[in-house]
Amino acid sequence: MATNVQLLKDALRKEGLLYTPQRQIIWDEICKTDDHRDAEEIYFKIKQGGHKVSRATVYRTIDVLVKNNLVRKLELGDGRNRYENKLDSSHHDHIVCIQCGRIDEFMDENIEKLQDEIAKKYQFKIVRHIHQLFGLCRDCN
Amino acid sequence: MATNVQLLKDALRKEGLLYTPQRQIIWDEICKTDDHRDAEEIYFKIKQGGHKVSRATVYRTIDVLVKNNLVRKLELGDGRNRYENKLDSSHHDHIVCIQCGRIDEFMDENIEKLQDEIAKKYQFKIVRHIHQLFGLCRDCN
DNA sequence: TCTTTAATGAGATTGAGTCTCAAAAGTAAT
DNA sequence: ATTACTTTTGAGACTCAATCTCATTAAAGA
Repeated sequence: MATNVQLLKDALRKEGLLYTPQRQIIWDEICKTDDHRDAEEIYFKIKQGGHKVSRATVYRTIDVLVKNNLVRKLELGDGRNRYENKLDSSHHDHIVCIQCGRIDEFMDENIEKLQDEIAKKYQFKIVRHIHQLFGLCRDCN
Repeated sequence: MATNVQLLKDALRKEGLLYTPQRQIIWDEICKTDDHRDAEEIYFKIKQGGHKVSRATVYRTIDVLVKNNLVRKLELGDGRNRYENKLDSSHHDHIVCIQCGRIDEFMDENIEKLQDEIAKKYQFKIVRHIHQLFGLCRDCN
């Protein structure tokens, strides 16, 4: 947890923002699990934990964390963004069960390379990508 | 255009729905361009064209068209869904400029194959996927 | 034509996310 | 420490895409 404090402090300093209890509480909550939770879930978990942090602060802080690469925003196209901490997970994409909501992670070096080639071909400078497979997991199929 | 009428009629019959003037107007509007437009844009274009179709009907009809594979829903993660007709376009994914909003289409057979392999590895039965590259296009870079 | 069923439209509602602004907390200089 | 200044926070208003409701209208079948 000590490093979590430092990572947050560094990010905030880089942004010219202050280190505050609320921001630490939010970052801690996000680090607690490796789930893919939306902002409301994170907000309510913090509330449940007995802390008083406003919804606005949760959203604002998550934006800072995303911007500084501590958190990854997941857009599954269902109208709400989900977030995962990037503490010890390397780059990966997601494979989602449309039945039970289960989210697995995958990574394929070859696909990454092919993406780079496409970017070159279209003369785009890629800054991020979304790659999600939707279907039925083994249990639901 | 004659085939557009038939395609719609077939889809509606398959769903047990009635063929109505409003549904034809909406489908026609979507077929007019190869753009990636959101529901509001489509709704207003129809209004501009002098037709009276309600917003609710536009949304409802688009859902039917998507479900029946006449229209593809594009989720770019910016809070509104976009739609493109699938009349004469084969499968493709999208490469999006985060500066000017330009959307190009790409398709890579190898990536598709690798996706299938991932699905097999994770024992998922894939029904759809999202693959989007975001970055700066040549003009914006 | 009459009856029944489905579709439409206007506007209310939802829900995630953003914005506002007064109050609170932090920072720096004296 | 006190003051002066800046940033953050929180409560709730607001936005905007999308959905829902339900009375009215249109279509299909007998």
